[in-house]
Formats: sequence, structure tokens, C-alpha cells
Amino acid sequence: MDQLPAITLPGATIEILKARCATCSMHQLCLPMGLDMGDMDKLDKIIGRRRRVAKGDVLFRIGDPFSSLYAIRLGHFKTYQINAGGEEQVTGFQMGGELLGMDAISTDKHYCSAMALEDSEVCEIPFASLEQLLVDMPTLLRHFHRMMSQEITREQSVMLLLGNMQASQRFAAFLVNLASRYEARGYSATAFQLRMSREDIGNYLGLTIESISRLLNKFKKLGLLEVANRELRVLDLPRLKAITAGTEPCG
Amino acid sequence: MDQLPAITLPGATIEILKARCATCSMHQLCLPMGLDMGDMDKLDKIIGRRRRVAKGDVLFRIGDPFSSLYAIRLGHFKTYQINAGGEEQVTGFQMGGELLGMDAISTDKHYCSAMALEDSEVCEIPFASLEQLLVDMPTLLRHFHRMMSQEITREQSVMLLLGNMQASQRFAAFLVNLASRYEARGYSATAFQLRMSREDIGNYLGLTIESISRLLNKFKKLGLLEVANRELRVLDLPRLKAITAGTEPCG
DNA sequence: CGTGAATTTGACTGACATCAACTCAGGTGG
DNA sequence: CCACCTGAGTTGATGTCAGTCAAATTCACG
Repeated sequence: MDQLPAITLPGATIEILKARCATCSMHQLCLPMGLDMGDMDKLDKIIGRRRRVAKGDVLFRIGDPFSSLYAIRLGHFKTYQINAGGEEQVTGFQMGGELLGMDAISTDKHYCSAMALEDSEVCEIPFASLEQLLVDMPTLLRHFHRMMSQEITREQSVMLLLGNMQASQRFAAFLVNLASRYEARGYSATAFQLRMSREDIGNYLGLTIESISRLLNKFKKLGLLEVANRELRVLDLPRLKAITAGTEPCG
Repeated sequence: MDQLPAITLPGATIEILKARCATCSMHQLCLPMGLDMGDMDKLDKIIGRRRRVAKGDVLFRIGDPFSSLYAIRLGHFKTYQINAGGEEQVTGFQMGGELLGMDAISTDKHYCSAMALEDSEVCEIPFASLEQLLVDMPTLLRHFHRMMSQEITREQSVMLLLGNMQASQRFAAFLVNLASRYEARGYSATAFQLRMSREDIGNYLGLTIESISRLLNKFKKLGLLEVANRELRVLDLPRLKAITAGTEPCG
């Protein structure tokens, strides 16, 4: 389940890149190492303006024509599909530095919807321009392929989770994943806010809100975490990891 | 669940491409329209030799260093992950014309294993060479991105399946998907062989072999299909689709 | 402070898993 | 050629994890 941290550069380099990228300081497309200053300028040119997305607003919807990818600058999103019965299935939660919309490339239509879980900000990246740019920038090309591939592996992990994990394993895996992503971004791995509702979490994990509520309580009783509404503090990350792995029986 | 047919060219064009591509007549990388003859030659050059993979043999294993993608020329594969407890989770079944190994690009290590379900044949495509080639061939670049994106959407469909479908819906979806893929390849959509064991099917769908067996029987009794061992004949595809969608209650 | 939505808690239910016995197909060797 | 063997698949009885339903409680926001 552990997702590789999207950002693996030494802090100093990140700062440099941040400073360089005029419109969009955070997103991953700025991160491949070895971009020279000329390359950076080119990248800056194609990145569209920043766009604010208010909490609850939909950035794109299933079936919308595809024209751009979106790099999350700030905030959190959920992506979800709608099944034939009209019910949602949450397919992922995305945060700053992650890229939205890659599923739309194959058919030129968005295959899922993306909704902001809080007031957020994205950079629009017109895909046609990006693809032209990739031709001139092998480093960026490489990086882009890695990002698409990473989305594939992320989804495989979720398949593993949904396919053969118990409820408590799923929930532990979810928490461990969040922790590692926040850590990779320089935030605390052990204290963070759940940006999504219990309903979204349950939906994502193939469980009901009631189950999520019970699991939170169980983990609290086991001394694994503290919760107050959406404020969460992880007290025993190693044990959570053990539960994810199935090593720890988890009462 | 419906996966877009990987091949959408008019038959005549496919035939032309087949004729041109010396080492590998079938795989999708040959399919982007608009490749001129020079491009085709270049593509031919980087495609490694065909490689036979006997039934039960593993093409690559989790953790293997990544160097090549594999285009399936002939036969069927399953891809699977191993969880912490050592159990398998089947993440997909692949057939002729599909590409294996795209998940490995992000970390330079294979993230799943691939096993031949029958005697098969693949073309090895060294990724470094391919990436160089992509720079000179925008059409191929586009196509490659579409293929990666398609893998993302495929996995999203599986997440939907595992996340909020009942057992009978899952199984119906599985059959409908197979039918559409065979149809796209010019085979019968209603009569085909299950190349994978009940165990693999169950594992893929998050169910047990016993459940698969019971579902086969149930569908047989409902007049939806005929089964004899692995030989399968679909009698009522529309109704199977309705069950997938959740429209049909499915006794 | 009040209202509706979100969350929690408890009792009950059901879908699918588990366990176990059995059948069948296909391959092997005498 | 057939008896045997092995692994795959089927069928039935029972168990259980998480879902469903319902009510209580807390939270968010005007």
C-alpha cells in the first residue's frame, strides 16, 4: 500500500525549483532534476493560470472532454466514478504535488470526476502543449512516464487492499498511506487532519461509515491513535503497519 | 467494466501494419495510424526478438529490475501481486495485443509478477530504446500515453468492481469484459475458453473458488450461459450486462 | 441557540467464507 | 487398455465479518 513519496529531492533543490517556477511552485512537473533554466522557462510558459476550486466544487466530471491535466498546488481532492446505479465509488484522494486527469488521455474524455475536499488551488496544464514539450525535454518525458506509472501502481495497491484485506487492515493501510504522504511533503506523519468525510473513507475502502466509525473507536481503544472529529494523531505507526501487513492479529 | 477495445483500426490498416512489422505483427505499438514506412523500420529495429513463454512460466517477477516492456503476441497472462502474508492478488488477465510491465516504469522495478496461463509468445521492447524513439515519433508518443492511460482506467474499473459490486455482478462484469475483448480481436464474443483457473478468477474478483463455482451454476440455471470445464458459451449477453449494471436483480 | 447533517452506538441480518466430503478430468505407468 | 492417482472443480452444512436498520448523540453553521 505504501505509495512512494512523489517528491524525493533534497530540500534545497526543491526550494530552488520553487523559486524558479513562477506560476506553480509545487507540482511535480517542476521536479525532475536536471532541468536547465531554459527548460524551466519553457515549462513555465505552457502552465496555465492557477485556478481556485472551492470546497465541494467539481474540477472535472466524468465524460467531460479532456484538454488539460491539473497539478494540485494546494488543498485536497477526491476522484470518483459513478456506477450504473448512480452510486459513487471513490477511487482516490489527492493532495498537493499530485496530478489529476491522467485517466482521460486514453479516450479524450474524463473517466472519473474530481471534487475539492477543501478550498484548493490547481495549475492547469494543457495536455497538447505538454506533449509537444515532452519531445524537447527527455528528462521531463521520463518524469511524466514515471508519474503515469506511479498511478498504475497506486491503483494496483488499492486492488490488493479491496481484494484480500480485512476491514481493519484496509483502514490501517489507509492511515499508513496518508501518514507517509504527509511525511514526504514535510508535514507531520503522526498528526494530521482527515480532509475527507467518514463516508468518503468508507466508500474508498469498500466499507460503510458505521464500520469506519467502529474501526476508529477500536484503534483508539488499542492505543493506536487519538481522534477528535477529523483531527487525528497516530500513536503507534509501527503497529498500524503491522496490522496492514496482517502480521498483527488486531483483536 | 467495459474495456475499450485496444484495437480500433479498420481491418485493412491492421493487415498492412501486420505485413510491415517484421518481428511482431500483433502488438499495439504497431498500431498508431500515420506511421510512415521509415517510422515502421525504426520501430522494428528496437523490438527485441520474440520470446516464448511456456504455460506456468513467469515472464517477470515482483522486484525484478525493469528494462523492457512486453507486448503479448500470442497467448494469455495473469499479473499478480504478493501481499505481506505471501498470498497472491491477481490484478489482471492480459491477452494478445496487450502490453505488460508499465507499472515498473515508476521505480525501475517490477511491481507485479506476470505468469503465462498457456504457452505464449511475447515481444520484448527495451524501454530505453522505446523512449528515445518516442521523441522522434509524436504519433507513437501519443499512442503510448493512451495505452498507459488505458491501464489506469482499466484498474479504476476493477476498483469499482471490488469496491461496490455484489458477487454476481462482479462475475457478470468479468464475463462481459472477456466477451468484449475477444470480440475486439475478431473472435467470438459468445463462445470462448476460460484460460484461467477458477482460483485465479476468484482471486481476481475478491471471491472464493466455491463462490465462482456456485455462480457458474446459478448463471447456467438462469439460462445465461453454458459451461463445460473451461469451455464457455454465453447465451444471454444483454442480461449479463444488465446484471453487471445492477439493473437485473439476479434471483 | 436551534436545526439539520454527520457521526456514533447497538441489535440483528445476510452474503459470502470456511470447512469438509465428494466428483470428475486428464495424465501416467503397468 | 485400464486402474490408479492427482489436482481441479462441485456441492452442502455451518460460521462469521461486515452490512443494514434504527435510535441516540454530537457537530457545524446560520
